[in-house]
Parts: sequence; structure tokens; C-alpha cells
Amino acid sequence: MSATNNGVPGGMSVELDMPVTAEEHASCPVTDVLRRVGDKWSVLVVVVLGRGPKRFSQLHRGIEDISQRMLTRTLRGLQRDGLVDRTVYPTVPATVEYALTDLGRTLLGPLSVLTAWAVDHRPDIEEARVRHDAAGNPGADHGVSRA
Amino acid sequence: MSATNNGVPGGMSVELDMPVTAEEHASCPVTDVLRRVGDKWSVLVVVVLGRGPKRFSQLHRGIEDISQRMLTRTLRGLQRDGLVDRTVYPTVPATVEYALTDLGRTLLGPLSVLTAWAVDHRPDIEEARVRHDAAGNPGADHGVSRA
DNA sequence: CGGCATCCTGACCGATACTG
DNA sequence: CAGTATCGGTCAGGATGCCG
Repeated sequence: MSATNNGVPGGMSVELDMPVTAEEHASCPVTDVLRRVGDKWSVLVVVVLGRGPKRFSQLHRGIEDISQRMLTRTLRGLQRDGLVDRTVYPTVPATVEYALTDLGRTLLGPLSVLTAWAVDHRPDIEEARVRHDAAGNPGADHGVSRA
Repeated sequence: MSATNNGVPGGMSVELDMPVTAEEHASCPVTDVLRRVGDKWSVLVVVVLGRGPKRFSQLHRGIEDISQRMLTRTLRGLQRDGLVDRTVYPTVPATVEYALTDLGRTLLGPLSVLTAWAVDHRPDIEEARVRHDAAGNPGADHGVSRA
């Protein structure tokens, strides 16, 4: 982002109205990436694999809250996107090892930035959330269910 | 990253087995944050608001693919988490302005890193995806539908 | 050990319609 | 203009059970 832009409130909006336009509407790929990484487990798996190759069981143990189904699914998706590499050893009970690819490794940087932000500002978010909830607001549920 | 770790495959895993353990299991807040930011519109709204305060209509116009419902919902969520600020002007037809809070603004940095990565590696991902798909793999659908 | 198949629930998201 | 309410579709994701 080289958006060396303004900061002016609601007054004159120059080209600030256009449909997010070309460059910054980099949101197309961004949304795409977020939908891959934004799921419940992908990030976790990538981070864990960032510490070195692991076997299926190791990953399953290392995350623990994940089910085989989700682990397999996440791994498949990551593999499909060229982020992880799968190696099968024709041993007796079958041994499979997963590892980050070069591409997958490049994700670790941006991810660490985001995780750092998350860790750093989680309390603020939670505080704001509690305050908002404590106010006259109808609660956290904003309208999906509620009979 | 600072993870100057090993690279050894399935051999000796020192403390690499623990449930992601304390520090790096920053995944608790991370997951939390990702579920807020990982949805379809939050990032987009934050980025657009990063260019300055906007009114509801402006946002609606600026993103265009979003419905009022989703825009409202996204804004509510962001507001609840203290990322955006809502200001109502008691004019005749009612005027509301949304703006990023300080907290919200701190997100712009990490977000830009991630978006940069996304833009930079999208082609790689897509290529890997196509290749994976072109191989003997059963296709993109990894098992949800498919009668 | 590693993985796939099936069923089911709930969250997310979109289109439409109606209110202040 | 700004927002809520309702309906319906789609999909992530959890539980279980079986196969190599």
C-alpha cells in the first residue's frame, strides 16, 4: 500500500468514491486468499508446519482440537494451492509426511505480522466487545437466529 | 522469520509435538481475529475506510458487490470490536458516518502485508491449483457436494 | 497409521421487502 | 438515506464408521 493519501473526514472526496478501483481493489486476490487462509484451521496448520515437516499423527496431536476430517481437508486444500507438500513413504503401516513448500514458507512472514497484531490487540478488541455488549445493544447476536 | 529451526524429517522431534504450546499457540487470539477478518467483507470495508470516513451510501457504492444487509452486518461487527466508529448526524433524512478507530487503523499495516502477499503470490497459487487439478486428482471439489 | 465416505448442524451470505 | 426483518441457498465443519 503506497496510499499516501489524505485523512480528511467527510468533506471533499476526490477519487475516493470509485468502486475501490483497480489497484487497491487488489481485493479480488485478497478475498481469494482470505477465504483459503481465513478458515478455521489453515493458518494453524501452516504455522505448525512452519516448525518443520510433520506426519499426520503429529499434526493431529499438535493441534488436537481438529478432527481427522478437517485436518485432511485442510491439508488437501493447502496442498492444492501449492502451500504444502505431501510425501508418502511405502512403509508397512504407511507413513505420510507433510511439509511447507517454498511458497508456503513465504506465507509465514505475513502471517506472523497478523498473528502479532492479533496477540497484541486481542485485549482491546475484547474490551470493546464487552463494552459494546454492556451498552444498550441487543447482544452479540446480530440477527441470524433468534426466534 | 526467526524460526531458525531444523529441517529434519521424521526422525527426532524435540518439543515439536506439544499442542502448539504456549507462545506460538497464539492461535487462540489468531483464530479469533481471523474469524472476524476472514469473512467475506470485513477486510474490504476496513481498507476502504482506511482512506477516510465514509457514509453508508458511499460504502455501499464503494464496494458495490455488497448488499445492505452484509454491509450493515459487517459494520456492526467491526463496530462491536472497536475497529470502526459510528457517528449519527440528526439531519432530515438521517446521516451516518463511519470511520476507523485508532485500533482499526493499526490493522491497516498487517493487512497491507497480507494483501501484498496475496497479490504477489496469487499467480503461483493459481498455477499450483491448476496443476494439481490437471493431475489425476478428483478435481477441485474435495468432498462436500458431489452426488 | 493414514485416509476416505456419509450424514447432519449451524454459520455465513444474498435478494427482497418494509420502516423511520 | 439508513436500517431492520424474513426467507432461502450454500458451505464450513463436526461425528461416525469403514478401508488400505
